[in-house]
Amino acid sequence: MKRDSRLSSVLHALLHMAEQDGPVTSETLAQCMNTNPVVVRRTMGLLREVGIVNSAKGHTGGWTIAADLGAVTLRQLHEALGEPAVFAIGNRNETPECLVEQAVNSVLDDAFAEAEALLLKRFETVTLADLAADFARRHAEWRETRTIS
Amino acid sequence: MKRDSRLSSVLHALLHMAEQDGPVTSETLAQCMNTNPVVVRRTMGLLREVGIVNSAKGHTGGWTIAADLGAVTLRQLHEALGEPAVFAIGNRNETPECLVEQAVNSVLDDAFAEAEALLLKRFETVTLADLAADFARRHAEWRETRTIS
DNA sequence: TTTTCATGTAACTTCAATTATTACGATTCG
DNA sequence: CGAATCGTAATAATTGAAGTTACATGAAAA
Repeated sequence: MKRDSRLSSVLHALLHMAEQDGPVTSETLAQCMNTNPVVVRRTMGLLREVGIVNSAKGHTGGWTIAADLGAVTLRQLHEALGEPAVFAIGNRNETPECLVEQAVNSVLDDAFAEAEALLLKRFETVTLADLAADFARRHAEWRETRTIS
Repeated sequence: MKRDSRLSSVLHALLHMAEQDGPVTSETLAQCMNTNPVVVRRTMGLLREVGIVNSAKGHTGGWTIAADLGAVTLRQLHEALGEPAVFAIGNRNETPECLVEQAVNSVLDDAFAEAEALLLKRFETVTLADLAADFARRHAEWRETRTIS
């Protein structure tokens, strides 16, 4: 199974946008993420639908952040992307007749639901502002290393 | 992404085997799981490597459980299957140069690691015996419903 | 107003991973 | 011996994300 990396992608894109004054084009974002402008538009379009970003056409067009960085959580982004399946492991048959399989599904579903709940709860506590701060810290550290050597 | 359903499969198979006296053939297990005997052999072979099941060739051959039901946890089965990736969501690039992406990966990795730890911990607490008991309860309930109606 | 740059989107292809299938060899019991 | 069964390699089908192509639409600049 190929893993869904859109959450990782949009976070990368949003933080780069946060560092820019004006709008950023799909082309620029695509280059910075080693991907394709159309993929960028498709994914960012989902964020636009919930008001996290804006897009403008034509000259001086591109993508801009439309919300407060501190108000956007990873959970919201996950939801904006359509709440894709979190797990790569699952039941063979979701609605089995077989009582044995029902028992198996029930136990596995419970365990997965619990883990997913924890993940989403964690996602709720992290905002874009937190990530931007984390990046700033890493950037400062990196500059220090450069100065020393 | 296609989800890995082998854990669900082997649990189904093991519980059916637990209900049988003699060995069960790959053909029988395959029918009961709507799959192919070769897939059964491939998957059950991984469990044999860690001593959870035995296999015998020739007439009267097939698969038997080699361990105490109460001593086999979901976690052991997960490990026997090679600890497949738990999540269908992941980072675009695991070892990025970009500091922005490093910050993003770090946060996501932490969240996923925490959720995976919870899942595996939960897997440790469930044994085949627990599942067999759960099935027995469902079976009794089902019989009761039949009697009433 | 015409040109150029950008998004919007449909349609299609590629890619990666699981699962299924085919084929044949090896072993064991009747 | 011969039928039943596992063992396994090689290959195909399937599935869903990601990438690509193509063209329409809209906005700013020249």
